[in-house]
Amino acid sequence: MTDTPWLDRRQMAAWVRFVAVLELLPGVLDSQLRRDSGMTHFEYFVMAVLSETAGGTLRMAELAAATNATLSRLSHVVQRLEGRGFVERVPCPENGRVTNARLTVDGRAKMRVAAPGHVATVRRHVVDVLTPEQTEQLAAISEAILESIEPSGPMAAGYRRHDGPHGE
Amino acid sequence: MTDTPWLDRRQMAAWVRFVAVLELLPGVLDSQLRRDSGMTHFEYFVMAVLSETAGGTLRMAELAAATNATLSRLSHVVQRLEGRGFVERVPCPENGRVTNARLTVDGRAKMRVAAPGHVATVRRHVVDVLTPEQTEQLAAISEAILESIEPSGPMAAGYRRHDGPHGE
DNA sequence: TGAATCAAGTTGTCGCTTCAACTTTCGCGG
DNA sequence: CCGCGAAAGTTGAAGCGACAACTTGATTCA
Repeated sequence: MTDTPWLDRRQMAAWVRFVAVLELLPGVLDSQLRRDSGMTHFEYFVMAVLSETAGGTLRMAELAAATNATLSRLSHVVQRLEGRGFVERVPCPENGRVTNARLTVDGRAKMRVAAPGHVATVRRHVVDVLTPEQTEQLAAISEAILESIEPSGPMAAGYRRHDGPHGE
Repeated sequence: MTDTPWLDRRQMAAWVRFVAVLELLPGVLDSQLRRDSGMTHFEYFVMAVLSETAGGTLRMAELAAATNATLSRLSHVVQRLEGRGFVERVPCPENGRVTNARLTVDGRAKMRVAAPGHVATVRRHVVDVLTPEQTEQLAAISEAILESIEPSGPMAAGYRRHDGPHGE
């Protein structure tokens, strides 16, 4: 740690290109969704996660873990989504300190309309420009990076290998 | 485009993991630099690009292209960096509408202090968790993604094949 | 030469994220 | 049971980036 070797030429080249992706890709996703559906990619992702759960409901903490967000960020976002009628917040009756976020009918409809354009964007800029092998490689690379991040990340792990603390 | 196929299971898995990286990694980079050096990753990157040019000087538009930023964003950032004494803005005498950004002595010193910790972070979370082959793969994947983005991106390409900074 | 056009930057505003502080609720040991 | 600490959320302030409007200087061309 006290003496970290510099990056060699190949490592540096890869890193610089990767940083460019980190910088540009989120903006591309946001632009498309904002333009076509009036929402950010993060908002879309939050609603997408909800839409895949039974009942379209998830506790805030679990939703935060699933979307890689802090509870604070999620709280603000859900507040905005609630204002637009796409999500509603329901205090859990059994446990006084948990809040359930639930996708509304309007929210589900919104997702049906927004999804095709978003998927097309993901295809155009990522999936379709990679070979099947590269897609596998990207998954493995992402996994390796996440493994080094998440234990100390904004959310302690424990979600990824979901043994289902919340029932299916 | 009117009928885009959904992502299959493997594509979806890869995308979800990659989105997590997109969401978490920038925060990790920012946190370390903010904590140890009081600057953001983007500020660091701007100064790093400057430090690698002869004279530590670059026109705003070129600096924007090299850092994948809009001119607007760069303008704000350089303004802040100037306020802290790390960069100075020098109007170009030959061309009245260009502004040159130059790294100051303080800025260079700042980079010398900040670099090791940043490199260590990049290693810990990216370079050192990948095999050499994966590093090459990441470079190729990034390149493919960028190629699909940059032509229509915030900055038209044309920088990457740099014929020399002050070429005209 | 002079109007139109484009390029290079800057600036102000707004929205989103972060950070820190705070509230409320649950669980646990004494 | 009582008190204390951790868990779950919420909130307000501050900072950064996106966007649009604007200024100013260079080009073009009729």
